[in-house]
Amino acid sequence: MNPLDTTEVSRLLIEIGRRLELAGESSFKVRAYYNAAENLLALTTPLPELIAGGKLREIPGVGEAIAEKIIKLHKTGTHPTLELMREQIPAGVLDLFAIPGLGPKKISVLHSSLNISSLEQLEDACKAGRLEDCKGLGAAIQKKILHGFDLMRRGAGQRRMDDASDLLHAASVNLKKSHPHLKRLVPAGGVRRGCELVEDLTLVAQNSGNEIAINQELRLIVSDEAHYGLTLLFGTGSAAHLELLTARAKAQGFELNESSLVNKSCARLPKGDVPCREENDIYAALGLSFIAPELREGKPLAGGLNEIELAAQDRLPTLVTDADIRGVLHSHTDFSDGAETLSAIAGATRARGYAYYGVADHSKTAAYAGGLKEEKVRVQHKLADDLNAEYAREKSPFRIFKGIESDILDNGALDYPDAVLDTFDFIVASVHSRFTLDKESQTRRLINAVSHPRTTILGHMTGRLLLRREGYTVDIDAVLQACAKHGVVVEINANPNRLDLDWRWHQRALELGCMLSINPDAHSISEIDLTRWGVLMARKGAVPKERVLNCMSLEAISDYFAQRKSKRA
DNA sequence: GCCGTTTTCGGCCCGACTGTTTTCAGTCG
Repeated sequence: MNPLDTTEVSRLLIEIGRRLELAGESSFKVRAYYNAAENLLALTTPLPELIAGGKLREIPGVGEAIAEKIIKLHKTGTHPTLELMREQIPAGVLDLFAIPGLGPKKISVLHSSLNISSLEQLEDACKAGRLEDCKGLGAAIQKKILHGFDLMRRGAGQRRMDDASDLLHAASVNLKKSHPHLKRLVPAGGVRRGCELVEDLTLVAQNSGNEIAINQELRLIVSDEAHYGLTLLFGTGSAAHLELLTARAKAQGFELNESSLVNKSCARLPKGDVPCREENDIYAALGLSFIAPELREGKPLAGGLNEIELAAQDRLPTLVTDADIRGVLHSHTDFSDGAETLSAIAGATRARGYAYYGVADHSKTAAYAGGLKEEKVRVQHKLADDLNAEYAREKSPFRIFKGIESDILDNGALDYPDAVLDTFDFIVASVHSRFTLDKESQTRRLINAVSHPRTTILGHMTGRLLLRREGYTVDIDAVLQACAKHGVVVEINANPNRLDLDWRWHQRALELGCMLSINPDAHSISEIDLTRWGVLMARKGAVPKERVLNCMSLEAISDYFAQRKSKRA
């Protein structure tokens, strides 16, 4: 067998952790496995190299016992301890962790008392009311579990964009090997449109041929050279966009469908088949400027006009691109729950060509995430000053900004006294607790937070976790209005679990006058690159770079932070 | 199980919410 890579080993460490939990092991022991698994994922050196060099123990959280397990897991794909645990409890029991509200204790009860070993059996038991009389469970939990199944069903067939994108990428690599004659093989469908949740997995390629279904979910549409643009256009969608486009074609004297664009009566072009080698051939024939895939949703954008109407007037916004992003704001270090030192992650940010790194570790109330007490804030600031001095000596145009992700307390207050808040260059205010406040209280709380003269950015406004948790109930429009009024920047959290604020609200934010900031919320070096998902969202929301805070140059953003600070007084 | 030391054991993430409990346990962020 092939040796396992870090991701696979990490997954097995998590399985061991889960099984230890079910066995009632100490939570500290369990967490040791989860910690090690997470730190393994953050590695940049390949596992075989670390093992060969005897460097496993240098990974934080990896001691003697876990190092031994990593080696065996890597080499053999399993471990005697794991195999022993697998004999005790069937794999289906682990699936129960996916239901919100179910943890190790309740799952143990479900397994031992009700003999439940799979999601299917759990649902049957709930429907039959068998949890009601079970000690430690009850009718309310039974209802909650059924609601959990409901949530899972609603998300069924949907994937987060990063997963869908990875899948298509992997499929492309395989296809290129098995079908070397395929040309111009690209992702289409929801992935190309930058949808935060993707239902269709579609690839488009050029060759003589037709649609190939790779498996039940994955579709490859193959086109000849003359129709590639058309195939890509229809493979990308959305249905609403194509409908509008077809209607426009008809109105202009064309007939448009997925196999041809025919000029029936338009005087601008020769009659008959219109060549469609590129997507733009179709847009151009219909008198439209090119419409970026992210905008193809057939919904009103700026000024109530949809993308087709805007394209017809050549008024499509210029969308922000990855290259426009000049720096990283909102990222964590090992001062709180990040994996890297400030020096390492700032260095990695600099190496990627960015001009600044805004550190924003958790504030003191977020104890579970190692939030910074005042003393640690001072230590971090000294370190940032020293690093900045170093950059200056190297004549490097790179700078660390001193920020904090301040918890928004119950009443909307920030998490430090003003004197401490004043020592930061910028402040990201975020909610991490009390998700279940009623709409009015939650809205008031957020408005209070953005009314604070020291708040710079409002972090992940709704707290949603895609496919896992709805955002909390809050009057988004009212909060955006408050952000506009107080000059608070609205975060587009780029973590693919969040992508919060949702792109459907971006136009409203722009209309009210808000700036947006595309923030990776990185907890490790590799997570700096999550930024691209946020860029994709901003593009989908038709946000231009002029309205993105971290598209500002180092000089401009330094001035911006300084000005915000001076206005407080 | 890891870590750090004031080194070989004791601490490690704490507080709120929910439901089941009748004074607290499990789950979550």
